[in-house]
Amino acid sequence: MAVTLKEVAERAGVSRSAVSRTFTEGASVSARTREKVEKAAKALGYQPSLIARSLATNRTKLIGLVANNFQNPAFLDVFDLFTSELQKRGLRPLLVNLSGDTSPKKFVELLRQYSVDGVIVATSTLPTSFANAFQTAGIPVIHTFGKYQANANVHVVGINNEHCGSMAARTFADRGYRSVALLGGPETATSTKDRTAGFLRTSNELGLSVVAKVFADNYTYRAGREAMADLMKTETIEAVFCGDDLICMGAMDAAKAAGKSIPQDIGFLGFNDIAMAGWDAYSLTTIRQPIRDIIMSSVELVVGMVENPDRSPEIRLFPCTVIDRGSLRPTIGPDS
Amino acid sequence: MAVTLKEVAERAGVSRSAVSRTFTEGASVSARTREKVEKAAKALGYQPSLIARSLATNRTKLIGLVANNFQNPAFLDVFDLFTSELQKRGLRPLLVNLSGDTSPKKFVELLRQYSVDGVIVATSTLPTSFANAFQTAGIPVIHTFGKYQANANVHVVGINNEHCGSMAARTFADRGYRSVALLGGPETATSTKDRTAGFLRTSNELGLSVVAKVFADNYTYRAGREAMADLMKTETIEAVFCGDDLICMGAMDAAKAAGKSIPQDIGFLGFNDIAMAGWDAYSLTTIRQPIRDIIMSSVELVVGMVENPDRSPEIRLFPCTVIDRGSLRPTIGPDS
DNA sequence: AATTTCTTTGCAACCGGTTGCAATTTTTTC
DNA sequence: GAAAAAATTGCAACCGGTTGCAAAGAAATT
Repeated sequence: MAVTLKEVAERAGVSRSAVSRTFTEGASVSARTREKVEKAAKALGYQPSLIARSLATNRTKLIGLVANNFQNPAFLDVFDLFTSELQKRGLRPLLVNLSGDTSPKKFVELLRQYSVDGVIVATSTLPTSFANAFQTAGIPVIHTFGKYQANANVHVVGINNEHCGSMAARTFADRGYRSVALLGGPETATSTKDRTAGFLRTSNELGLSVVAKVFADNYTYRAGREAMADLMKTETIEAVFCGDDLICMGAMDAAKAAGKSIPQDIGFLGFNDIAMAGWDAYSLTTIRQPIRDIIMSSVELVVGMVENPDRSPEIRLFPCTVIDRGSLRPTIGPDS
Repeated sequence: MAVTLKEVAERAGVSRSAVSRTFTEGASVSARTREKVEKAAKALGYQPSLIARSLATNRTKLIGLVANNFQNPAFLDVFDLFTSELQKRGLRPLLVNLSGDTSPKKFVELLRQYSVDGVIVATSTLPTSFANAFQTAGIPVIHTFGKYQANANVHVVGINNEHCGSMAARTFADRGYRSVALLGGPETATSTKDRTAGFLRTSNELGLSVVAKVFADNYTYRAGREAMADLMKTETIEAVFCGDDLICMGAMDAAKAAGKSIPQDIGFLGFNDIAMAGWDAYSLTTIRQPIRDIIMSSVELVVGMVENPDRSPEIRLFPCTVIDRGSLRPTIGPDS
């Protein structure tokens, strides 16, 4: 069906090697030969088969992209950036949907079968051991949104969650909140644990009291709503730090439904800065995770890994920033 | 590096064919041989290379998934369903991000190089000719969310947009609206054109007057907001039919910002039924597109195409339904 | 013009599987 | 227990490229 090297070679009156070389970067071919080959290739509509090339070169230019959160709008950005960034470099993403699975075994096998050149594990809810399994299997891997660990043996690109939790507490303190609550994401997620730790530590340091602590069991509006219902049993909460914008919006709606106004009666601080956070209906003050930087850096790193697999593991953390909108009361000036 | 067939064969004391056959569905191997091979394979950690297999069988089990709308939450469902549905069948999605490009040439070449078994073009904004280009190149293709055409030569799975537009007009009429407006998606999209046609035709038939007609230039909240500002110059609008929920939410916020209340002062009817439509802040009455059915059917069809490429082009249209929430006033009873 | 050096070219082996075919082994039949 | 039928096995060619190597050709040097 498809046109092959051999046919092009015959038509151009050269050897198969010559054809191969005209299509390989930096190979040695004379201008005359190249011209003949290109003409023949064009005439025949020849496209080199990447499959065959992969077999010979042991490189597929396929990068696995494994994710387990296909319902959060934050992942729209992730997919968009990943695909276009890989595309720019002539690579292709092979999408893997974990959908609930937490054991890497099956997926390591799968990606090995496809001989992907590298894998990006984009999730904040899985332990480091997950990404590690790819490493062990000899597949270059980056754990994007992963946990920062001093003794890491896997590349990690993301943020310092502990620090972000701390930042949330400081933000509350700056605005004069004293009695605050935490509405975290799934409790087992490393990101949740770290943020919680940072939040509690700094709250303590700054004299805030964390009067309630609840965890949503997934990153959804509904989970946020339900968790907030729980939280409202505690009367004294002045502000809530949420583990995710989606959860936060659910929580805000629960508060509104209970007759509270935001930020007068209760303040909310989100996490991620998804597009909806900027919508009038929520106008959510939130901690922005620099997804673009994280993705670009991850892609760059995975490409680097493919070229030099023995590169020693790097941790790349990007700073988060508070995006001020309307769900928290304003900062207290120095003279008030 | 990786373990190969040959090594397994040697360890098991059989021929390479025998090993190959133990790993091929329905091939003829005795229980004794199979056992020996499996033991050797396990010991060595053997994984057959799909690349090599692809070269020999001319099947890659790769399905291209091309999309150009990575910012709409509706696509979260699309990606989720596509990936998990393919996964179930032992296939893999190769994601392609059109990001603005509208010429198929580059992408046909790309997907041919990867020898994908089939392609799903998931977009409502590109002409039929786009999907057609794959067909012409000999790649089985499904145009998901594509335009229904009587003389189609490409499989199409989606909805009847003309009919949906009509449904919108009928919905307005049922609730006693008389003076209505259209806030469409991108004007060049076939889906927009068809819905507009249906909406205008039925409005006319039912005696509604369409007092304004505007098109957002992309499927975003912002575009909806801006378009609504335009629309509000027309004083007499009682209800707006939007080409997309995201656009609709932007429009609703523009209306609210202008002091209108929904649905008392103005009604809104969305399209798609994304998750946010159900959120309290919007409580959007919208026309639901059965994305799950559409995706499942597309996958099933593309698999069918791979097995029998000469299958004649099918059109599969699924019905849309109005999801009643709070952005339109209630239906007028027969006796009021 | 002869020698040396640098490029270009084709040959042939290889990447890791599959598969038609003929030979061999096993099972069934009488 | 022999003949016929069915199942299993290995050989070898093939899928469509790449690449090390040696031979051939072109360019540079003396």
